[in-house]
Amino acid sequence: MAKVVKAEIDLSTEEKIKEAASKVFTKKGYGNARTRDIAEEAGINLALLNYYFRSKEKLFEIVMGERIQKLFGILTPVLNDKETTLEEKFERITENYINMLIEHPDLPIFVLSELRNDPERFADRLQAKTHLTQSVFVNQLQEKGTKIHPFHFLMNLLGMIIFPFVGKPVLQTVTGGEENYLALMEQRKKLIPEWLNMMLEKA
Amino acid sequence: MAKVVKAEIDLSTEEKIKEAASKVFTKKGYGNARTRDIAEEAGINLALLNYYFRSKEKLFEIVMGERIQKLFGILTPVLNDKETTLEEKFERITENYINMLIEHPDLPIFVLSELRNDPERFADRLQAKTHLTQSVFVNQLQEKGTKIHPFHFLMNLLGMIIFPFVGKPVLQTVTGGEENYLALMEQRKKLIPEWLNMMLEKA
DNA sequence: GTCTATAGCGCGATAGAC
DNA sequence: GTCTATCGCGCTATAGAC
Repeated sequence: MAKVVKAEIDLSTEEKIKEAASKVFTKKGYGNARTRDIAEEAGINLALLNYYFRSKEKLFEIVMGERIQKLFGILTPVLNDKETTLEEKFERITENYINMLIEHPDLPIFVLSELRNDPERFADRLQAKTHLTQSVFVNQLQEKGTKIHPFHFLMNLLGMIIFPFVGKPVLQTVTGGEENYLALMEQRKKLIPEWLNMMLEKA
Repeated sequence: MAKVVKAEIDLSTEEKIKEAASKVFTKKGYGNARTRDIAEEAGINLALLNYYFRSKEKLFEIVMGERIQKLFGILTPVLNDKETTLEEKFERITENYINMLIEHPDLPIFVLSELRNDPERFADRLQAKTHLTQSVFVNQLQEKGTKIHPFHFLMNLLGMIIFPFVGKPVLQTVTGGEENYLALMEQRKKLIPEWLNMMLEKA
């Protein structure tokens, strides 16, 4: 009777480790991150880390999966919304992404650099090809009759949104501090959709 | 007499190590790279690496400096050329960068991720702030009387050029292989300057 | 200058007490 | 489930022969 109640509100330890791992991996990358750092950050012992997750590698894969989901998960539902126009899609993606990236500024560089280290491993998890090539977004572009490949718009959209965060260490110095940098990012929420619409018209 | 001839055409060893290091560091990042890998790649012994460069750290800093130079060195001379118009600057930067990145596709992700790990260290080496804020390019933009901050154009320019290479692992899968991917990059050499000119006109 | 051999240490992982 | 203590590997760095 008594033993039935178990792992009910067990929001601790396992979740604490995952959060700590996420933090340390993001900051240092897989190679430079030490399991000892993660354990300390989580406020638990090193041995416990191997008790919950079998190894550093295993822990990393789990955390990594969630990060990838966060970075690309914003995209697909918006791209496949049949109710919105292209213009609205531009606005929503820009808004959502910039807000998310202001909160997690070094998410892209982490995901993209780890992705490069082992592209195969995450290929199926992304399923990017199907999500994009068969998306409502791509169809809507093709209906416009543009000669320019739909992916160019996607690259421009993501490039203009994400690159300023990837290059944050440099840009922040150039712009003169975090405050000015963030002000520019806020401006881009309105500017990027405008630029994309211009590209669309001329195409 | 015989011993005088020495280290004349000694383009070997030291240079071989640097090239090997560059390759291995780029592929694996600092933390995951092993000095043994570098030694093997250079076709020399492990001890020799510490003979020429004092340590892994020291070797990394030297290689890193050259990489940063490669990535940002393209920009400054073009941005400060008084003889060319804005339109010509767009064209030259796009052309030069895309050509260079086709040869060294994972240079940006390497530089940017290592830069993030230790931004202070490379701050003075870049001198990005002076190079950019006082550039001919920025002046030319301000003369146009645009209300949009000059850095937005710079971010768009670099974002549209560099991002597709940062995201290469994903994009290559999506586009269906290296060949298609490269074809898109070739197209962008002409498209990106056109888009930037549009932004300029409307601003 | 270039090698072999090894010192010295930090890491991930585990055994075993509680 | 959580801890302490420790193993054993693989790394950087160096000593010393040639």
